[in-house]
Amino acid sequence: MSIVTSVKEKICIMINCSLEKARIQNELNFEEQPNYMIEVPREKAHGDFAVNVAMLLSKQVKKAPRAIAEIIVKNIEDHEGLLAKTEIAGPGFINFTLNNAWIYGILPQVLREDKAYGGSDYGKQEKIQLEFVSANPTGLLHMGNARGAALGDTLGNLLEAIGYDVTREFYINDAGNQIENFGKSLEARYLQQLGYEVAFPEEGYHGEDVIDTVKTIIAEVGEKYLHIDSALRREFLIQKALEEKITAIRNDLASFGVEYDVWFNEQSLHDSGAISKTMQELQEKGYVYEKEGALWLKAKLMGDEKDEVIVRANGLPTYYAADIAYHKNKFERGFKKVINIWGADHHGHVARMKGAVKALGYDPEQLQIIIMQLVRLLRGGEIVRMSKRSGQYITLSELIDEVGKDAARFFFVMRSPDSHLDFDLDLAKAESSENPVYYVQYAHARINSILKALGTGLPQAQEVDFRLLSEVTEIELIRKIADLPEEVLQAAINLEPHHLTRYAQELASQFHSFYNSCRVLCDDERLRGARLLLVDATRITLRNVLGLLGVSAPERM
RNA sequence: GCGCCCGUAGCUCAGUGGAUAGAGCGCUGGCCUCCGGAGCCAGGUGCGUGGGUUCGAUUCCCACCGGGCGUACCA
Repeated sequence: MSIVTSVKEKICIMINCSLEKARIQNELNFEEQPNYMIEVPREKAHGDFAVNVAMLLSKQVKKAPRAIAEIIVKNIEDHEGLLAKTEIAGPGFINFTLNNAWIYGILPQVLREDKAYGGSDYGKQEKIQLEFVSANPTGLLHMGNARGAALGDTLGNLLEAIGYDVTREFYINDAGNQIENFGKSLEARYLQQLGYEVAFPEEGYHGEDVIDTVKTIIAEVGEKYLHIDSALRREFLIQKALEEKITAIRNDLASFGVEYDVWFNEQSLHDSGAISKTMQELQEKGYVYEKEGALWLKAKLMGDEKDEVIVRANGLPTYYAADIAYHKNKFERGFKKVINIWGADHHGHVARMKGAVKALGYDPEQLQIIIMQLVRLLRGGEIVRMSKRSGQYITLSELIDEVGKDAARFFFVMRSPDSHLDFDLDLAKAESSENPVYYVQYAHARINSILKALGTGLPQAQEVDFRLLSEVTEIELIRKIADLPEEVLQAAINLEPHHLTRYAQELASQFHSFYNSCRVLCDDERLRGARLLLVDATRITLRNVLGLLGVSAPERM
């Protein structure tokens, strides 16, 4: 357990005891203890921890909050000598100021846990499946996919850090209408490249990359597929093109630091009969009816706005049907939690997916879907126009070439998924202080530089008197370091990785302040030892945060 | 029309049922004969509008205004 959490628990016990005592002595009359909060106040003047229990009791007890607070404070028994000061303030807060002693236990813990610092065993190795990106294999990865990749991978790191067994998964939509369409586009380009004038399909994939793909294929097989049945020709072209596209996607993601445990083919659900089996199950449960030649799922029963087609009049299952079978497959593999990250353009799919999960007999709460808003690219203050249909878009690999993996990942995670993301290419590229990722990395490089300048090794924690660290910037840096486990836990369970980038910036900032006000390599040997270990603990904390973000922690820049 | 997301400082965005709402960028002025100045310190009339719930609302609820995205036998 983190030290901050254990201190909060101690305060909680003291308050609970005090409340019980007051009740027995008939000083406070209440039926049930309110669900109060122990929080770290924004204002330093309000102490280390603040409690709002008196305000919450006011109604039950029929006393003014401040009067209640006084009774609680009077009855507090501080056996451990934890408290330096207790104050009643504002509308009825009880503010606790602690003796600094507890803070000094933090650094040895960080140094001891090292790479594990920040993590916990909250998840008890429960299996979580995390599906993200799952881009159509008919093109390259665009900015939306890139945001999903950074978010998903960071979230995976966070969940692993708090003790979950995470499976990262990419669902390849290698079946259905769009693949048909892809085939038509490939065929048209193939024939065009070989000198035939054929019309390009209206709804086809216009991107340059399709032409490149076809050129590669021609280089290999030439005109072999010119005089052949169109269906066979398309089948061949699709297979070759998918291989190439999927490899490209996989490589791009790898160079973005994202590795998957499972690449799951939609086609396999068709081939294995999983889709028809799932449709049959839904039918047997009475959730399916026929209308106008198609099969419909009674999604309205499950809370969706309207019913949905699962098998078309032409007999082919819809994407929705395949996705239902896929999710059934996920739960059958034993995942207790299933998380999907989708772009905002898929949000209409959320209710019906949850509905389908419910229809299959699973708890829809087990499926969590993160909807992320769209990305806008800015260059020179102007919006960069993109359109997938026309093939005019910036790909992930181009982005990595332009701004680098570190900046790209940091920027994508910096904003809440709910928020539209304006990605400023110029800022992400800037190798200067205005770029937040450099600011954080600089702190890490600076620390390594100090440790290198030292020449000798670091002292042992048990040889050092941490109480010598009494400057304001030292105490605040230690407090910030101490916050990591709670930050990681909250970011992970709330599925909000963006808290991590903020924390990284705050930690770096706190370090820089400390650095400017305290000389680490000072003449006083004992003080130097304590400061060196503070700096080393900062290094560990920074490195671990950057690691969770998938951003490198350079030793020099 | 209906549904989801968003509206907070000049800009990009955090945040919270509570005590004086924050960060980065930009702008202005200061700071090492010393461990990396890619740094530090200082400078702020801002929660879209109107109701409601509450001891207390920027936060929760309702209506409205503005922006984005959905609303296919596409995915």
